[in-house]
Formats: sequence, structure tokens, C-alpha cells
Amino acid sequence: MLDQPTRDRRAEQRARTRAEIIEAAWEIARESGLAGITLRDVAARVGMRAPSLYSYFDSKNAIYDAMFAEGARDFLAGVEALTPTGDPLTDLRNGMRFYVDFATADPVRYQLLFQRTIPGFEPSPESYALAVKALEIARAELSRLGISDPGALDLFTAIGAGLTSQQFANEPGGDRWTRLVDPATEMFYAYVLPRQATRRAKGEGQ
Amino acid sequence: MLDQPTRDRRAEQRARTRAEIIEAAWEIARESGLAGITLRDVAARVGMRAPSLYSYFDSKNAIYDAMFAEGARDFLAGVEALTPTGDPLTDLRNGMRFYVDFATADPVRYQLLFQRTIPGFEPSPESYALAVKALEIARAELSRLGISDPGALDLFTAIGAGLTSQQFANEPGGDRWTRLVDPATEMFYAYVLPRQATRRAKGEGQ
DNA sequence: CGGTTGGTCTAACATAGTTAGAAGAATTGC
DNA sequence: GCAATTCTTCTAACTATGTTAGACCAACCG
Repeated sequence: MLDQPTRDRRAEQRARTRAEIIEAAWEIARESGLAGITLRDVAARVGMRAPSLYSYFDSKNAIYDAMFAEGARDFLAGVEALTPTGDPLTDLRNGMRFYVDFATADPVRYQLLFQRTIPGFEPSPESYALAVKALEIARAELSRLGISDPGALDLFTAIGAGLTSQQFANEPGGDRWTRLVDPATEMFYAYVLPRQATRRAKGEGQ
Repeated sequence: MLDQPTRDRRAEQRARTRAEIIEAAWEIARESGLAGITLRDVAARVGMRAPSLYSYFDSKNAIYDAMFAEGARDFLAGVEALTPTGDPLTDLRNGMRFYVDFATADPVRYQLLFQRTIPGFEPSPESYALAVKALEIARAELSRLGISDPGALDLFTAIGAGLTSQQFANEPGGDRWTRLVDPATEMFYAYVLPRQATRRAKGEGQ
């Protein structure tokens, strides 16, 4: 029973250091912006010199990618935690509200996840898949609410993205746009409702 | 009649060179992205070395600012060229259509004007004022259509911005979101119409 | 205990934006 | 017409940043 060490202490230490590096990068990003991250600063914050980071990440973009993956996991977890009530308007409102809250809770994270703002950075397929999965859940949920037109989902996400991006671009920290989540949801729902009814009447929905 | 030279040839030459530099910067941006502009490349394209550009612009960001101003002037000219028909739905559609077309016609220009994507770059007040003026025209137009609720304008711009940003972020070059301009406009109009009627009935509008 | 692996370092490179200061060209003033 | 001034361009260099090469040292493994 005392044979083979079940823990790989080396790997554990390595994972801890990686997490520490990511955390330092988040801190710097929140203080100086996403683009304000420099490897020398990150390294200094974890008590290293810049080149040492390359034992843990292949490149600066690999650090961004790890941050992206972390953010995408948080987003996915939040989406999965949404508990549909069955009332379409309420569920739509909660969905858009979650999106906007997620964005305003950590603008830097939002910028990394949903805006193409780091020159030369693209998330790896694995990281991106997390974000895609969250959207797929949203799509399935809308479908469950009877909104199966793909254009409707695109329109819905565009409204959420528009409110958020306008907020950040024109009045960061304020709520001039984000306070429009409820009316925007009502607008959207009022628009898709009759179409949905028509489709159902024609036997297209289910 | 032959006294004082009415033309300042020096200034004219200077203005020409400045324009040439800006044009070279646009070319590089369209080829390699906004962030792909390097002063050495720009200089090479106009037959100079990088430091010489500093005779014409205080910094790289000053070049971005001149590009921003040029784009904002184009946008403003387009907005002013919109000729309202008086039919609200048509005018709204034309307005959003113009915005989306302007964006897709030159993504790099759109990125510079409407997204915060160049680290450390902020348009100068003079340049920004041009963009603000365009929005002011849009606001006045909506007001003329009877839509005087400020939230309505914000919602309208958010929809346009959302469709555009989703298009660029998720399917650059395609039309999955931009083709939703017409339905989105109808959705918006159907939403504000009754409210507008109510306000008018109450004597709030004019 | 000796060899291997892994982590950290210093030194250095390439590419950026930017500055200093010299050299040359164009314009202006007498 | 020439001298002084101003403008333009250049080379050289500085700083900052991502990244690589290679040495050193400690920890682990047989």
C-alpha cells in the first residue's frame, strides 16, 4: 500500500507556479491594462527574471491564452449556473443581465474574452472551444424557449454585445447603456414572440 | 498686384508630405492591421528614415490621430449626406445601414474610429469632436422622427454597434450579423412606436 | 554517489518608438 | 548676391520589450 507515489510533487509545484504567474498577470492587467503587461513586470511580481517565465509558458501569448481559458471557464460556469424559470422574458432578461454583469465585473477580462484587442493574440482552439460551448448553451436555451430562428440568437447576442461595447467605449464605469438591458430584452421578446407564434401555428416549431 | 505671395509653398509642401505619410500608414494598416504599422515601414514607403517623420508628426499616436480625424470627417460627411425621407422606418433603416456599410467598407478604419484597440491611443479632443458631432446629428434626426427619449438613441446605436462588432469578431468578411440590419430596425421601431404615441398623447413630445 | 532533469540566471539579440545632434537644402533679410 | 536663419533629413544611439542561448545549480533517480 505504500508503493508508487500517487502525487507528482514536481507537477504540483509547477502548476502552482503557473497559477501564480497568471494571477500576477491579471493584477498587472487590472492596474495597467491588458496591453500593459510586460514579462519583466510579471516576472518581478513572482520573484523571477523574465526569461524564467519561459519554463512555464512558451510565449507571452501563451500567458494571454491561459488567462483567456480561465476567463472562459468562469463564463461557462456562470452560464451553466443560470437556472431557467421557463418564463421566456425572465430567462432572456437573466441571460442578458448575466452577460452584462460579467462584462462590467471585470472589464479587462471582458476585453480579453470578447474583444479582439491584443495585437497578434488569438485564443488556442482549446480555449476558444470553451467560449463556443457557452454560446451553444445559450442557443439551446433560446431554442427551448421556442426561439429557433438562428438569426434571432444572433440578434440577441448582438444586442448584449452592443450595450456592453457602447458602455465601455463611451462611458466606462457608468450605466448609461447597461441600464437598458431590461427594455432591450422586452424589445427583443416583443419582436420574436409573434414570429414564434406564426411558426408554431405552421407546425415549424416544437 | 504682384506683391505679397498669397501662397505659402512651404506650408503646401508640408501638407502634401503629411498627407502622403497618412496615406502610407493607411496602406500598411490595410495590409498588416492597425497595430502592424511601424514608423520604419511608413518612412520607407515615402522614401524617408523613421526619425524624419518626427518633423511632420509628434509621435506615432499623432499619426493615428490624423488618421482618426480623416476617418471621422468621412463618417461625418456620410451622415450629413443622408437625406431623410420623413418615413421613420425608412430613415432608421438607412441610418443603421449607413453605419454598418461604413464599417464593413473599411474594417481598419472602423477599428480605429469605433473600437478602443490601439494600446495607449486616444483621439485628441478636436478629432473626437468630429465623431461626437456625427452622433449629435443622428440624435437630432431621431428627435425629428419623434423619438426623443435619450435611452432610445442609445439603444439604437447599441444595436448597430452590436451587429457590427459581432460580425467582425466572429465572422469577419461575412454577413451573418450585418444582414440583420433590416429586422433589427423593425424590431427597434416597433418597440419605440407605441411609447412615442403615448408620449405624444400626454403632450410630452412635439 | 553519479547522471539526468528542471529551474533559474546572465548576456545578448531583434524590433520598436523616440531623441540628439550634425549636415545639407531652402528660404529670407539685408 | 550673399549671409543668416529656418527647415528637412540623416546617422547614431537610447530605452523598452519579447525572446533565445548557454551556463550554473539544485533536486531527483537509479
